Amino acid sequence: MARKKVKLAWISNDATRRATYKKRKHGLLKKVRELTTLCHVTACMIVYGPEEAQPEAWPSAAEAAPVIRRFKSMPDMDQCRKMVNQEGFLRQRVGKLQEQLRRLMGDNRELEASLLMHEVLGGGGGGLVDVGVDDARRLAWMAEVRLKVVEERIRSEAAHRQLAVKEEAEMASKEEEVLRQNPGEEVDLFHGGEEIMPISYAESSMTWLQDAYNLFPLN
Amino acid sequence: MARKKVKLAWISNDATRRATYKKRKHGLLKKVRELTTLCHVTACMIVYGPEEAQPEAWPSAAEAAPVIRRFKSMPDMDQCRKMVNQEGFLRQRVGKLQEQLRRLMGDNRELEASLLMHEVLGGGGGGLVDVGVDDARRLAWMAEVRLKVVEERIRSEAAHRQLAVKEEAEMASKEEEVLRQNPGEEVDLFHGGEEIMPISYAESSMTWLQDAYNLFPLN
DNA sequence: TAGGCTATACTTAGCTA
DNA sequence: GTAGCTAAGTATAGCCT
Repeated sequence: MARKKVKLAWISNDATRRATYKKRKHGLLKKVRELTTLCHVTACMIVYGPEEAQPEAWPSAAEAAPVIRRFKSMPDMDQCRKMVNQEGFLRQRVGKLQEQLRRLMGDNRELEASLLMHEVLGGGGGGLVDVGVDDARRLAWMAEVRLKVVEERIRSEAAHRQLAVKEEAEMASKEEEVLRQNPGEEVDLFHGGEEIMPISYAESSMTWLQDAYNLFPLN
Repeated sequence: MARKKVKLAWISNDATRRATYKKRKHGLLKKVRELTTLCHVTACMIVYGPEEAQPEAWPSAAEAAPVIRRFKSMPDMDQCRKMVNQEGFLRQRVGKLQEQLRRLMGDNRELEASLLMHEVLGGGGGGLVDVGVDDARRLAWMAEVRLKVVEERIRSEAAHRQLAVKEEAEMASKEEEVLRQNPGEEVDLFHGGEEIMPISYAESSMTWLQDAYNLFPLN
């Protein structure tokens, strides 16, 4: 809202985006506070920052908690029924997340493969010097930078895993090799069958293990 | 903020206060939406209106629910004292998965961007050398298309989650069907990374933790 | 009570240091 | 990355219908 009308879309520039995030977050907090003050209403806001795993809450995490609790205790809220047993709920959530994770990993792999192919097929890149249009040159440069970032992240990610579990990392790298040789092929090593459990039982910790088995059957 | 500088205090006049509330609430929602769009962050807002017993949530109650759940599942919140028991354990697991998920989503985004650039710049007739105004225009177009695809995917992912809350069992079975039909989507080369969970369990049995550990390996 | 209007107050994008 | 700065966009208080 200044100097230029910004179009409502993802800000690709990293620094700009972070700056904007910070500024607007601040402005938002101020507005929320003003609203609560002016109208004596109870309000809170939760934001999951782009980088942090921790959510930020306003006016403060401590102040937000009661609001959230109140909100969650709405009889109308869909989760109320399930929240009778938090355990079952959480377990379901685990399943969902795992599934999502698997899918995203698949996506990542595909994208990586495509990217790799493009890189290989595109080859040299010597033509860059001759590009006459500034925009194009900038784009090419950006592409390279981004690539570096992603590759680096993937590398460090792999290293991390290697430290964490040696055998697993070994398998992963093997698979990566295989994939590199057969980029079209996809391999599934994981059989995480998920099964939704009935949530009707009362809050009992007796059944959790059984439920666990249902959710994550051992192969 | 107009015609007169309003002092930050409870607005005693009833009509004025309600008008202000309505206007500012609207503005706030807009701002939240902008923030989420511009910076790709997950956010929600909860306001207990002056009159209504029902809270209002943004972007919508349905969309806010997952955010709230996620927030509530923070180990750091008041429920963190339960970290020792199985619930806390599951919560931790959820947190881990969420973190991974977020990172993967970021990777996906970056990969998409890289891929886009490679496709556009490399895909044309003669490679980079021929990049011109038309290519720039093409890039813009492709960028939009890609964006739509990605956004759509994210949206469907979100809708997915919402639905999952409402009809967990139903959705799950459908998903499994889908997955069964497209087994290629389900790829996991990396399931790995172990992490030690807190061993300070006091009251519960010695074995459940072990079992849990076996059943729900943290990554 | 709800909308629409407009002068003003406020927010913030792009820069600079 | 932080911290101002300023111009240019936005939000909105008080009115009016």
